[in-house]
Amino acid sequence: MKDLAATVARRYRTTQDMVADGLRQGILSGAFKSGQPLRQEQIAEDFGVSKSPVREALRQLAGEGLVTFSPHRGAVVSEISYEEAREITEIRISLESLALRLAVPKITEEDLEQVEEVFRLAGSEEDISHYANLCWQFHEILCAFAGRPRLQNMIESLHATYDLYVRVSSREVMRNKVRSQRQHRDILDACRSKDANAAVKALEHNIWSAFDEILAHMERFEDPGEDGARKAGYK
Amino acid sequence: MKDLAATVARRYRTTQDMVADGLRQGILSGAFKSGQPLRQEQIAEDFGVSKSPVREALRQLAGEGLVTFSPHRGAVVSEISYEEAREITEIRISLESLALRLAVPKITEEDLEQVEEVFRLAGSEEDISHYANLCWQFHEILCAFAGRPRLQNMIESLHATYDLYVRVSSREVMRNKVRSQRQHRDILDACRSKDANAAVKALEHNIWSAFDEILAHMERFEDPGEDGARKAGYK
DNA sequence: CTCGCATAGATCGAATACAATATAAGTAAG
DNA sequence: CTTACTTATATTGTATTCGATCTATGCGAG
Repeated sequence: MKDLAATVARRYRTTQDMVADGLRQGILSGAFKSGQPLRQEQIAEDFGVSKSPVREALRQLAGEGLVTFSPHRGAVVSEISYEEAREITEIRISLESLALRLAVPKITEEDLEQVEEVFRLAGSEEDISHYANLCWQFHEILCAFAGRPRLQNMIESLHATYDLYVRVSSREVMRNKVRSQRQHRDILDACRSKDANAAVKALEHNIWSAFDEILAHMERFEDPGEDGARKAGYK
Repeated sequence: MKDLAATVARRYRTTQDMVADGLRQGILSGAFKSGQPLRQEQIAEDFGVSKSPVREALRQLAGEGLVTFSPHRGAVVSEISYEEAREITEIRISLESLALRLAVPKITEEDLEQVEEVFRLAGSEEDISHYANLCWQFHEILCAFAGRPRLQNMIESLHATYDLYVRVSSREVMRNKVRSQRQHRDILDACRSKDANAAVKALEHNIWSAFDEILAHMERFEDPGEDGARKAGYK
């Protein structure tokens, strides 16, 4: 009996890591909605642990930008406004461009084949969330070839925060699948011909397109120019 | 009597914020050296608090990259290897360039005057750490004009981590003060003439120079090519 | 003499208990 | 009827206690 509990615990080196991973998954999967308060006691009970590791897990997620702390009011799933989504897009482009520039000279044909495989899988994937995952893997793998762990972390962290939005516009993602795939094709081709400038240009196009899709989705529900800005923004 | 204690506490909204700020200052000022273990109980005693807020403060600093956690081994002040310093430099350039590009079109003459003031102060500053501070303020203020809070945070966080290194090479910083100031002059001039490309180019030069100074300092103590890499790097 | 193992001390991590703060409901005055 | 204040409750934040893991010292076998 105790062994079973120990086994589950053993899969993570500490309890807080387990809780952090669980919460991260919950947030990114949409089980917790944006702006939703995360009650420490409730979470502790759900995971069958005490509040201490929960609090520290939340702190960790706060560092990743997924949740936001307010003194004596606890943590809520981060909400991002239009301005923040744009800002994250700008930063992502900047960092992924850097990664791609560093990666292109190093990249080998085997490396590219690995990305091509993901590209092919994405091409024949019809499920929305699976496709989004493969899209992200495409970027992730490419960035990894840069061999810059800290940069990689930052990009992944930004992507995770960004995903809080992407999820709501998954329909748009599928609608624009053809365009998205063509852009990825452009990136791959540029990488293969070792043309870093072209690759970065294609990447910028790709990421901005994704943002435009989200924007289109948002505008369907609220006008960012008017009270939507107040609504989408916080404070 | 109780009011006094309350007043001290009141300056911070929560205890962990106070501890986090205190530790951050301690780390950046060099009171805690790189690689030094941060004993929770000792810190708690020093601050006159319990371990709980200390642990959460450390978690927060971990999110900022200033300390590193290892399961059941606690937190140590982050060490950065040559590779990481270079990586941070690359990322800083990328992000500060983005900020500068966004700032240039918005920047007003009054804004520039504000930076000029810092520039002048730096010119007549002889104290090493004060000069380093003013240098950083120069960059910080310029980036702020971009009006991108998240970007600003990331840049500040990177700078803080970077400072763990810059400190050791402050002599080099002073030695190259003339060059540094000239580069800052270039940046300012480019901003004034609204030439974003030139400003970014000057900025890149400036940040890479700073890295070269550190590199020169490091090479005086260890050869990064040989066992120094093993020594400086980890894992 | 070296290597491996066992045991003890120190330190971290988690659970529990307690105090401080914010939110909301309810009441009384204007 | 509205508004301001009081009070009750829920929730966070901090302290304390307990248990688990790591590190170092010492002992014995090879």
